[in-house]
Order: sequence, then C-alpha cells, then structure tokens
Amino acid sequence: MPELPEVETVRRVLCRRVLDRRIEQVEVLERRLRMPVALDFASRLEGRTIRELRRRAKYLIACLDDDCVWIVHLGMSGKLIAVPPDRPRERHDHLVLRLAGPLELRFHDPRRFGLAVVLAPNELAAWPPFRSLGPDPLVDGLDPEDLWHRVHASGRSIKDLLMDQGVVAGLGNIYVNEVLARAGVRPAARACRLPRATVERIASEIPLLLQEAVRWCGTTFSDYRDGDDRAGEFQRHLRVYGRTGEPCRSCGTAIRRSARGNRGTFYCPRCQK
DNA sequence: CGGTGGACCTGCTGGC
DNA sequence: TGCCAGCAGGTCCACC
Repeated sequence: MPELPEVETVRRVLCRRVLDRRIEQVEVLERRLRMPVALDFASRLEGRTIRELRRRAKYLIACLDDDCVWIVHLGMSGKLIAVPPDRPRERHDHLVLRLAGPLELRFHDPRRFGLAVVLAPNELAAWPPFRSLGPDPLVDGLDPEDLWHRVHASGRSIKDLLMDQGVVAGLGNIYVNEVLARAGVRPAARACRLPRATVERIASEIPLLLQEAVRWCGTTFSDYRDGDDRAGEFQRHLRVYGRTGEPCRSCGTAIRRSARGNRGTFYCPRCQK
C-alpha cells in the first residue's frame, strides 16, 4: 500500500498533530507484526515526547526527547492516525499511544506486514533494514550517474530493478509502473540494454512524479489513509496503474496488464518501448 | 554474488 | 447464499 508519497503525506499530517506532545500511555494490543513488537516497547515510549518526525524511504522515524527513535513501517495495509480517544476502536488496531492533548495515535494494520521498533541512537545506522537502503529520491536526491551504473550492470528487468529498495529507496509497485509510463519504457525491458539518455530520463522523472503525488496527498486504492484518516487523490492522475483496458492518456491505446510476474504490471503498448 | 519464487497475513471480489 | 480461487500498494529468506 503505502509507498514514499503516502508515507510522506502521513508524516506531514502527523507533524501538525503530534509534535511536542508527551506520550502518556502506550497500549500494545497485538505484538505479532513483521517483527514482534518488543516487550519493552511501551515502557520505552511512555513519558517521552516526539520532537521531530522524519522519513526515510517508506519508514517513518519519530525522534524522541531521549534521542531514541521510534520507527514505523506501514507494510501493505498499515495506517498511523491521530484521532480523538472516544472514537471507537477497530479490529486490527494494534498499538495505541495516548498523547497529552486531544488526540491519540493508533497503528492499525490488518495484514500485519507493518513494523514498529524503538532504537537507541547508536543502533540506528546498523539497523538491518536501513543498512541496505539506496538513496531516497526526495531526501538524498538521485544521482543519474549512480543510477546509470546500477542499471547498466543489471541483467534484470528495469521494473524489478526499480522495485529494489537498494537501488532507489521508496518506490513500490504503483510508482514504478507510473515512472516507466512517463519515461516511455516497457517494464519488461532489460535494464542493461537501456540507452543512457533513457536512464537519465527515468532518473529525472522519479522525483517529479513523487513530488506530484505528495501534492495530491498520495494514492488511495483501498486501504491507504493519511494521518487524519483521509484518502489521497493521486489515483485520479495515474497514467497506467490499475487502468487495464482504459485508454492511454496520450495516445488512446488500451492499457495492458502483463500476464506474467507476481505483481500487477501496467503499460501502454504504443507509448512504452 | 545476483536473481527468483515463495512465505508471511487478512480481506475483498468475482466466478461458479 | 456459500465456497473457493485469486489478488492486493512490501519485505525477507531459502535456494539456484
């Protein structure tokens, strides 16, 4: 579900809701997430204050006043929302953080592919999910030269390569499909066979697409909601993702969904070579 | 080492 | 109406 623009949207909304609020009480209702929620999770957050909210790729990073960080990943179906405490709890609300002030934070995740961990400052750099992350296109920027080297050396399809978080951190299935549509490249094209100019085009389209999606508050297909539990709007602007059989926005040809591959792959057979 | 395929979960949809 | 197969935006690990 949530890729970089969705996580960035959650971050921006929650900045307005939770910064400088003390965490009064933490309830852990379900520990079985992608990694089990640690036994001391609640005690490490209670009494702390969230001073800053950052993002790296699809990870949200809440910086606490004791210099520890609380890291959240939303997986496929996760939501992190700030709501009034009297709003009824729902099935799959796994973590509830009561904050000073009028709101509480709820982590909700039906499929439990999400993640919530607290790390000490010295653990952050060595934390395995972070060690292998490539550049975040909005935080670090994308160097076309670096991307060219990775692309040129790879025997995989360009779609698989861009889905690899070690190559570009933050893209997922929706935005990889969309980037390739904008760059005019077939998802199944072998990465190493793409001309340099095409790779440069991909490198420049990635941050433009992500920024545009952030301006529309992300893409909501079914589950995704921002920090106020509101849907995004970018699904109305997608060029190929989920548009099988619908006309290409530039040439009118029916969008195709490729049969092979484990994830949905969408492209315009005329505009993407 | 690079690359692939399946596993991890629940919920929803469409076909029969 | 009920059941079952297939599919979903992510990541990790075993295996070739």
